[in-house]
Amino acid sequence: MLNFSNKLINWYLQNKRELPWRQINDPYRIWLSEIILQQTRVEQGTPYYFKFTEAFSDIKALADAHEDEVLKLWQGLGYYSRARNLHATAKKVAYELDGKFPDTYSEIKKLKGVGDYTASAIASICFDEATAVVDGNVYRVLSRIFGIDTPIDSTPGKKEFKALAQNLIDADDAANFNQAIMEFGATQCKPKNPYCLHCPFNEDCVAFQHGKIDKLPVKKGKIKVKNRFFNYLLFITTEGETVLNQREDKGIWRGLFDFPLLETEADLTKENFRDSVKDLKITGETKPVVFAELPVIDIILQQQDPIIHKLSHQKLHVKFWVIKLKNKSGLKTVSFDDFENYAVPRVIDRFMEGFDYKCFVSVG
DNA sequence: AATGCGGGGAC
DNA sequence: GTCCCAGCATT
Repeated sequence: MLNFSNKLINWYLQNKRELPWRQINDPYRIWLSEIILQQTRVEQGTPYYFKFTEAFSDIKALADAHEDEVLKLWQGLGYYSRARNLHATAKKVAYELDGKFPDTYSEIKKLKGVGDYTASAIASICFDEATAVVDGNVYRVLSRIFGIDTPIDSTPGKKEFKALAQNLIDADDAANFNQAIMEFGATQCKPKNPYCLHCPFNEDCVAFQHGKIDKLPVKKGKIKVKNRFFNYLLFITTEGETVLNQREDKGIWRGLFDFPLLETEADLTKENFRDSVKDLKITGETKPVVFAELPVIDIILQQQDPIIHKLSHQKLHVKFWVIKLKNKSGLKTVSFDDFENYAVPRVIDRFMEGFDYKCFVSVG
């Protein structure tokens, strides 16, 4: 197509949103914004960009933070390995690369948490290197305009779209081209109800001319969602303490804190709770403590129906069981007053917002 | 080549 | 309910 790049950049200059990371090319801030925006909408990520830039004014400040502090700031944004990789890369740049952010695509791509997309974005925006970005927006825009039905979640598809984007990019204005094609996909060539009638490319757009806008891009993979049943044990001691563990093993929420967890094959009822939980080991000061040996005063199920918490691949059925204890009896406890300092999954954070432990602390 | 990894918003 | 978001790492 004649002048694809010119038309696209022209559209961008007239229609772009003003975003906090536009009009700057500080690699620290561009990198930070790109990590935050991986699989994340601008509206969702923007508050986190402000939180991080206010907490850490440069990459050394981020490097010097504790990982738990980084995770706490990241709380609620999801895909928490991004936060751990962000911190690891900050330390790498600050202390192994002498504080100098890598300035070429190939060097940037070696950083933890940085793949083809992010390396291309930073290299073009910060260092004018003409490497084309390919994100979800680019797949959609190019598949529609050029009528490409190669599945975007296949190896041939990834290669084909990357090559096409690289062929189209304006080498003299790579930063604007890359941001333009993404902005165009985000606000004009949207997944649903794109603005085709006043699109600058509608005369050339293969998908529009053939009525196939809703057929492109093509994706072959279908995700199947697994149901899981979580029973959180919300211990409450007479001293106003509870038990909180940091999740370390593989799986969701690595690095975050949560309550002792009894996972079951199906929804757990009050009648079956005691028997199911009796052998569960709870983190102790020195060694794990078996639930059956705890001085339980009372068990209160907070709500009859489980809270439904949806992840991309999992549907969690979450119940919170409040368990009053006469004393801490060897358990590794933390004070409820310190709870806000721990990074916890969204479902726990949301539950605790409407929960007052003081209502359950025994008096007298 | 497949799979796992969060959470939220649009429809 | 479904789909997708300025993707990446691991197997």
